[in-house]
Amino acid sequence: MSIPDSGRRSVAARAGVVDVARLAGVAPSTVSNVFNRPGTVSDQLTARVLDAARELRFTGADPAGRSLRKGRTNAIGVVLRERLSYSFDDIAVVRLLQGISEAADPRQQALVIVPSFPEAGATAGPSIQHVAADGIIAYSLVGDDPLLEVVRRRHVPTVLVDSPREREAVVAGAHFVGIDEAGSARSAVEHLLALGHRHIGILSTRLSAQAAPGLATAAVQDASTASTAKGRLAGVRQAFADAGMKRYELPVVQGFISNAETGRVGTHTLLDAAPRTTAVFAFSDALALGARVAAADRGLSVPAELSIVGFDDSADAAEGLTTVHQPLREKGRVATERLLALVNGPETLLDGLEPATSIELATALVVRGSTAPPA
Amino acid sequence: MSIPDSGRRSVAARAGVVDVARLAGVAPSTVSNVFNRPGTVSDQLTARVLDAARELRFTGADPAGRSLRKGRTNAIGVVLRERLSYSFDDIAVVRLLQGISEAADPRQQALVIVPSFPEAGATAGPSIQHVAADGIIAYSLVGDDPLLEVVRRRHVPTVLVDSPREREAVVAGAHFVGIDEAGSARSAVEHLLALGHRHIGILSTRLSAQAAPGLATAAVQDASTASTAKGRLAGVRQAFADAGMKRYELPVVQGFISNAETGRVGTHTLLDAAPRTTAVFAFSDALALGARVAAADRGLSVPAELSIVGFDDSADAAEGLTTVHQPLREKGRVATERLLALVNGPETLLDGLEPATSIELATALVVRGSTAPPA
DNA sequence: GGCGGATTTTGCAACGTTTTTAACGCGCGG
DNA sequence: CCGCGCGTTAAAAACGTTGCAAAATCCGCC
Repeated sequence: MSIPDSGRRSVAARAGVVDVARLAGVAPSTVSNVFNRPGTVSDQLTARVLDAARELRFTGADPAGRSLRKGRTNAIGVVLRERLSYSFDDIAVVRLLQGISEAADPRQQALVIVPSFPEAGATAGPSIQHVAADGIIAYSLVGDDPLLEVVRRRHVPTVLVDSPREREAVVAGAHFVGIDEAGSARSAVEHLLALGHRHIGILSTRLSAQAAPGLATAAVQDASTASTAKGRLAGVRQAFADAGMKRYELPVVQGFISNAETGRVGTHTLLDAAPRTTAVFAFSDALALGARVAAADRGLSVPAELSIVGFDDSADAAEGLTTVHQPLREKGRVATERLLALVNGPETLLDGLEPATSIELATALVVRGSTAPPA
Repeated sequence: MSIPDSGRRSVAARAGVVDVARLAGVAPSTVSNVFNRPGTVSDQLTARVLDAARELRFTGADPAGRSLRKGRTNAIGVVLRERLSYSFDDIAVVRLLQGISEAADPRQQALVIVPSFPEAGATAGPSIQHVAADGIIAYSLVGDDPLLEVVRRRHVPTVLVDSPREREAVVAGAHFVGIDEAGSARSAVEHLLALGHRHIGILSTRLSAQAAPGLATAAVQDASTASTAKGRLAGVRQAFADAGMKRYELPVVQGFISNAETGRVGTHTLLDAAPRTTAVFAFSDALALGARVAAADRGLSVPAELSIVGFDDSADAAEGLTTVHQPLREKGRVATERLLALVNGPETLLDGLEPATSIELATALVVRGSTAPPA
């Protein structure tokens, strides 16, 4: 004769279907029907239920109970690599989110953006594991990112964007959306080589989960686990190789946050380390913008004394910038559509037997005013 | 003797605590303890449970069941006024989100961004009502926005950002974070008046939920329900009144999406309607940027022939722009902190008895190069 | 008046978890 | 030798909802 449970918020407990049902003198399932299947319940009873609901200030089923019962959340999780406050600074991330919402909006799917702490490996897990979502879109997780393992563990339909394809198998049944990193980087470098540049520096994004920012030795470059940077570096080397410059030692600086400041600092590091550099290839427009600022710092005119190539073609940043256009927004849209198909489709197998699909979107080099033959 | 329920995903059902418990030969509660309260279970049993969990690929409690039981979601909902894909285009929204995540990240709170369709009133409800969140931050909802009513109905801790203070009472116990709209707008107009401008046009954001974009008659201006625009217009009129220009008929153009294109088009509308205009006061930097473009379209030099004042002081957009600085990021942070305090605090009363708090952040006019005395 | 069929309503069970309380085994002091 | 307390584990009771099948009701009609 005791009330066993009381560890929860007890003040003014919210009314539920059963409370409404009791007040209206009907069965709980009837209340449920009134709210979820208009038409199935007679008008008279509907009115009575609605009255009771109003009185108790009940306006719809509790999300927790509902999703427990239905096995559906109507939300898709988005996992980003850096902490959220940094991520929103990255125009590319914002464009992607825009694409994601373009597809999620009309289907009334909410977006759950999950915080992640690249620094605090172990702690990162919980939030992504406890978050309610029907599927997950993971953006640009490097191959050895512990987060990838956590995502994998959720055993939920997953689409990887800009992530290591080799590891697809690891994330059981995960699907992939991205671009031809190597190919697009190659075209950019070919452009620079064609102009006559022979000393090209790279302003890269993160190379691996544990790497430190700054100049990256050849060893670090080779150990790259970030498909984006890794693929692009491969493309760059390919271009050099094709041009007969097999043993060119590529100066690479990596920065973690894709913004102008990181690009500025990185460019200085780069130019200090490799003073003969005449062209910089940045792996994002934001970084390229920083390179422009660094050039100004040093009194170098662009493109006469320093050529700059960006990546992304993100509208506002890309003014006058030679860059590699990639469909960021579309990438988000496609990924989301794929994910929703996965979530809704009857063919959703959670045991990893489903063949992973891989979608590759087109890129294009856009030559504007920031590149010219070297002085 | 029948299996009544089978309407759910049945393929390869995921293992739960009970399955693990059965395999390990322990009680479900023990499994729960192993995962949630390290230390309470003996090492021997812990190992056995962990083995069983690994075998069944169980990696943690199902979020739905967990939040049903705990009454906690560890997610905070964010409701925006426009559809998501537009919202991400708005630098001010992104800044706000950045601030929100600054506060949410460290507490491992996920962000649930809820889609809303301003156009399709009724349809908007469901997603916000079904989304799992412990509290809600609503940004810049106009006073007559049906969404506000839906938010109210959730009976969940709520913080309103940049929303109609008069309606606070409506959202039971909702709290408020914003700026002194009237005061800051007044200071901007006083600046223009001091420079000698007498014909000032306004490039406003949305005035009410149903309003149509374009030139707003005095009646429409008066009927404004958007606290932001309404407050600022009041401030503008106040400035005119203080300058003894009591009966100045204010030309106002409203645009819904805060971006350069909207600003450009709006400025043309404004200048067509009021050709004597010598200064434009835009309610966002993005709009102001568009005004600049429009000026260029018409061959008007800024600031010599047209002065422009923006609002927000959003870094990249605001280069050389005279604008009203407001702490967007901090606004998000403060709102989130307030919300989390509300959610966690023991004083959380859901019946609206709690006194609503109202936090007002400081703004400042920043004079740069886009304003000058009229020609 | 009763009966088949169509329409409404209800009862039941289960979704997966966690918390509280009780039970159990065991060593130790009285 | 008994009882008490301590440290672990088990049992049971919710959390709030919805789908299904069965039951109840209604209707027209023979």
